[in-house]
Amino acid sequence: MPELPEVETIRGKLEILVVGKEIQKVEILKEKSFQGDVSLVEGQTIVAVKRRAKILQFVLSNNQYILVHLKMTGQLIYVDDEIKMGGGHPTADWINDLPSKHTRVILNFTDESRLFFNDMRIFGWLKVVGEKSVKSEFRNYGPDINDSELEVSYLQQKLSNRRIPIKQAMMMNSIVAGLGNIYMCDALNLAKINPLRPSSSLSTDELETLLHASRTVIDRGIKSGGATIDDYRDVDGFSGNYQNQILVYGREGDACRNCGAVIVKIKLGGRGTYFCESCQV
DNA sequence: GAGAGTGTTGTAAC
DNA sequence: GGTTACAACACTCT
Repeated sequence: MPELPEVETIRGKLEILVVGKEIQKVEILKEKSFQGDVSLVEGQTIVAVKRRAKILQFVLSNNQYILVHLKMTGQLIYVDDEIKMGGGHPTADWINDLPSKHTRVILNFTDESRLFFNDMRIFGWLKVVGEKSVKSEFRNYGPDINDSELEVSYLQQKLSNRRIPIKQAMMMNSIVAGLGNIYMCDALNLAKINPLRPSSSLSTDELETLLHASRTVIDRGIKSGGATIDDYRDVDGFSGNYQNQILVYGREGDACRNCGAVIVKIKLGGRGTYFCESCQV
């Protein structure tokens, strides 16, 4: 469930909570969820928390990285004594139930705080890699959608020979990284562009509009702390509230916020796709 | 109870 | 090379 805004929200919180902390022990409850050498991690201090696309990067004092992809159902939940005691936390009871049956990996810090990686569907992962492997991890990635250096001319060049629907093209990491299903549906509605339009059929103006709309919805998502649909949770168990301002995603049968027509749902490239047939042309 | 659906993405095949 | 279908998995909804 987490898309770029959710991952960025998590990154921001984690940066404050875990930078400077030493990882004492890594508990791996599910082998599949953790790749790489634990011994490269234990005893190391986290010096930074970065993000590229939807992947989090913990930079360690020995120049190794822990990469984290939450995929569909991953959560990173931070717990320390203050939180356990209630500490103004809204979901203290829930926090006390950790590790839950979906906890796959636990990072234990020397100050006794802990970071839980929960992942119901086990699609997500933690991966220990060196600096070179980080580069190769991203070798097939285009620029992040909110990268200010991304220009319309780039999109035009990448899309001019593509016939696949614009929605699918914009969701390909190799073209632009970070756009998932929810925000892509919303971006197309905001830009008033039909998701089925062949990529190559969009004019430069339309691409400009779409790029701007994509950044707008991503920004709104980040500002509101992400969208809480089903079980997305922030680092501290809080939820985001983008779902309250969502434009079309999940609103089949409801009125388009732009023109009032009924929002329809179709299946495109295997993904649920919501749009307004009236104003998205 | 069976079957479809879920916000991701890599891959294998056409 | 572009495009499509599906698998990885566990759970909820119809």
